Amino acid sequence: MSGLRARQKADRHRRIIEAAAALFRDAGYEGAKIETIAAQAEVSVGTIYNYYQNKGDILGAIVSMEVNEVLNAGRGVVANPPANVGDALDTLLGIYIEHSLHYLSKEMWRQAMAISTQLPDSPFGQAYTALDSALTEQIRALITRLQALGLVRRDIDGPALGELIFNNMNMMFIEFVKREEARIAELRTAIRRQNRILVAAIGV
Amino acid sequence: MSGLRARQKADRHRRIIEAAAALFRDAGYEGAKIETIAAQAEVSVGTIYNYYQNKGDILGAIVSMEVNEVLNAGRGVVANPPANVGDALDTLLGIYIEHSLHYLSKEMWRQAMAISTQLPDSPFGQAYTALDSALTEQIRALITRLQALGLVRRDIDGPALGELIFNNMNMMFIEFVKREEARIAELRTAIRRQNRILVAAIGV
DNA sequence: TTCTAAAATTGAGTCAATTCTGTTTTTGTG
DNA sequence: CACAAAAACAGAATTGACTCAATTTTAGAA
Repeated sequence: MSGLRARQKADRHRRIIEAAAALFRDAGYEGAKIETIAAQAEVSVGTIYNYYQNKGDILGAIVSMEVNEVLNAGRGVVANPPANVGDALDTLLGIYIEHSLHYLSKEMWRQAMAISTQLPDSPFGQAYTALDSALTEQIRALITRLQALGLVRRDIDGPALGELIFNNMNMMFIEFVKREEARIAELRTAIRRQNRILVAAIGV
Repeated sequence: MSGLRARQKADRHRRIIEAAAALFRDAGYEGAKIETIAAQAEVSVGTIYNYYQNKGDILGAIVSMEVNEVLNAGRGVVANPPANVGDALDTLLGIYIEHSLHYLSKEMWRQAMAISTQLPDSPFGQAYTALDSALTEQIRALITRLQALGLVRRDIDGPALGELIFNNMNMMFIEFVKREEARIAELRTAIRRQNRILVAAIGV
């Protein structure tokens, strides 16, 4: 069943994503016209809508790649965390934050976040929620790991704590991408300061 | 200077907001056409754009009213908080959450949040950020109050804690409005569970 | 009251996302 | 190698937010 049709399909998907990614970077999300993406990818406008439900879903495909990379990078930290609760958290969240602007500009993040709240039931909306859940799970996994290592009290409510830490980081990140002049270093400092309160509370 | 012109202006503002609020409720934000809002308000499309920069700003005006009411209601709690850290927090956040769907449907919240991240520099984008800040400040004020009452340790980093609590609640609220079937009672329970960790850490 | 400049209103026109319908390409079968 | 059905494509048509040049209304001076 991997006939001509399937190959052409995969190829067109790739061409559309590549054209869109380039244009989003150059012209911004709003500035990138579907017509232009279509021309660049050498397909028609109608075809793009055959592959993606709407403009947001194209961006969504790009965002998903980015976040999956971050999740992968995070696995290493969970497997081998620094032997100190504060550093462990800082390292994991640091990976999320430092990677974040690798492929995606702040404007692209803003658009992606906006679409995911605007259309939570669209393919991308659901995917984005799933990605958030995966990040939350990874933070929870780190906490479980730290508990196993005897660095975090056993009687701490791990799931609730993981969600709390993720939610705070995520909200800080949203505010960060909303302000074009905001710097990553300051974002990390602010989150560290907030987490210090938690670290003090959960350490053995 | 409160001549005819000023009165007509105020009256048109009111008519536009009323027409929009009704339509947003009935047809949803996306479903409400500017043309229809204009007809209902008995002004032309152009006039609406003379009063508001874009469709989002009309929704913004409605959201601002709602949040300002919530801020007012919160003042009472800050002035006279329950004599127990957990209850004090729960009461204040409870007011925010319980009021939230008074005038605004979940869809309207989703749109408002989306617009505020999409266009952070538009009038509404800036207003929304200011409202978030005001809520954060109010939570911080509660913490300061509880510290003054000797219910919260003096050496706790109040500003960071207030932001942490607000960010977590806000993110939980965002997830809540994204799921049409989510219930307020469950949202509050989940937030209480998260805050329990903090309450344990900051109580005297 | 009459007139003029400033302020506000109007609605037809523009622009870009999305939809729709007819056409072309691919596939599998006889 | 035909051929019919299914899948995918193309691009013109639609839709709805937003703009703008022309017109109308108001304020205040003479």
